[in-house]
Amino acid sequence: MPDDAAYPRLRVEPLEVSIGLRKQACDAIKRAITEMDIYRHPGEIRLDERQLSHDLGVSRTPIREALSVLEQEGFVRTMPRRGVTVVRKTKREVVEMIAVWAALESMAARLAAPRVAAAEVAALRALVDAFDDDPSGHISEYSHANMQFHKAIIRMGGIALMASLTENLFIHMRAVRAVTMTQDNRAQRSIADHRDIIAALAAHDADRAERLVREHTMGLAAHVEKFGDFLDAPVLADEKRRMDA
Amino acid sequence: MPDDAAYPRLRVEPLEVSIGLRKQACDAIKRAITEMDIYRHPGEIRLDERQLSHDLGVSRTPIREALSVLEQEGFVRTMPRRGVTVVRKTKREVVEMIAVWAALESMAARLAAPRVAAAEVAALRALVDAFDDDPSGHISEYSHANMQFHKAIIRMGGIALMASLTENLFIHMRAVRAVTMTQDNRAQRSIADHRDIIAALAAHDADRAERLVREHTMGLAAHVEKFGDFLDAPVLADEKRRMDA
DNA sequence: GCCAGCCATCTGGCATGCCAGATACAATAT
DNA sequence: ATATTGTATCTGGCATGCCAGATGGCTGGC
Repeated sequence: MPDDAAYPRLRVEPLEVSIGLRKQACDAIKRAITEMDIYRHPGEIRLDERQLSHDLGVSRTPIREALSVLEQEGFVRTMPRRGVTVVRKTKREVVEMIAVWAALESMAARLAAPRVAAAEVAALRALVDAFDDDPSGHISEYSHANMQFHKAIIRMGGIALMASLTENLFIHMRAVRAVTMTQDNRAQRSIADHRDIIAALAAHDADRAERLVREHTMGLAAHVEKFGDFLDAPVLADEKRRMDA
Repeated sequence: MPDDAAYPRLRVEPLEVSIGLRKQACDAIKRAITEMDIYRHPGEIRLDERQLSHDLGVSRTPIREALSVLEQEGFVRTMPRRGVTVVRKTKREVVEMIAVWAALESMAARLAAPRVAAAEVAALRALVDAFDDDPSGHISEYSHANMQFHKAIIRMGGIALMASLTENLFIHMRAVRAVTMTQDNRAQRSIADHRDIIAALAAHDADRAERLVREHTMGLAAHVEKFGDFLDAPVLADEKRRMDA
């Protein structure tokens, strides 16, 4: 088995054997859920195994497994013999997600501070400098850059598990962010906070970086706590009837 | 529909319709994995859908769904057409889990400190006073009480999401804890740390409680980083052969 | 007109069967 | 004897079918 053979060998990837229908279905459904602004939709959003299996062109089995995964990730909820519905996070749940996020990212910042490289600082700065103190009108782009900023800090912490844990948290909050961002000049204040965080990281000040990240994110939690009632509000005809029963 | 009827009504639960074979299978397999000390076992531990379905007396479908859940929770790993195996966490992964745990519990301590009740402090004290500075010989019981202590702090933080996230982390570390606990007098030092943490909580000192919890848990992380090589060690015949290929 | 009870139908849970990828072993050629 | 290749078999992926619980509308009795 000469790996340094005289004649060249084709360099091919191990090839991903179609990646499995389960994961494909899972991704497809997750994207569909993410793209639909679930907090605008009034009634409960139901998913039908048979419908999905027909639309995606596969049998019910991979669909069921995909839904099972999505249920664990908190995107859907299945009531036995009653159907599968897209979950709408309550205000309470959103606040909790933000608190968890704050805990993880602040720890990541603490771990990153002592050994952050100049290039990483520059990358962070680029993310905030792109919006020169005026993110109004570019809310969508800024929201994306904002997420990239926080993801970058978590990555810099060096704990891969944090990245995978926060992945779904960010997806869940996508819809929430879009709303809160426009309220109370949060976007502009956010930029100022980010600059402070970058400064603390550049100075390798772990305590300060940790505190700033925590206060910044917990500030969002407090904001949602105050103004996030729209999350619980959409108790409309269909759901109200069920609550009365 | 008089809900204040004169004659008393039986107060019965909505009844869990057999809880579903999927969850039952999931719990059964998870418990089996947890109870087996996977780090003592040398070779890779394989699970066979058909074998499990026969042993548990159900068909393969609920087994597959259960395994799918367990895979997401990080207990097993399934290689397409190659089989399902129990995962053995690497040292790196264990250290990361501890770091995440530290992040969450320290945040929980911070949130709990300002509003912790005397009764809760007493409950914590009871957990550490049960082992009067001498946990030697009661390692198993102390390990359990230790876990209860940390779970209690997380619960006191009031973020339910933290409790559910750390649930699986603690299960994963069960086997690791049993080993590290006996090394380096960690158990006794642990008790001292716990007393300090309780004092900080009782004094409603959020900053101090946060720091003590974080340093205590990150200390475990550092310890595993130093002495946890046994986690990666068991690369035996079967796996070695595969690595060479 | 109203309400209870019945039934058509919808929906997910589970069982089963087939298929293709992967592996191990043996047979064969060199 | 060794390397290669053919094959039996193991294992998970997927499709399909049946079943029971849940729902909602319809009908008959009051």
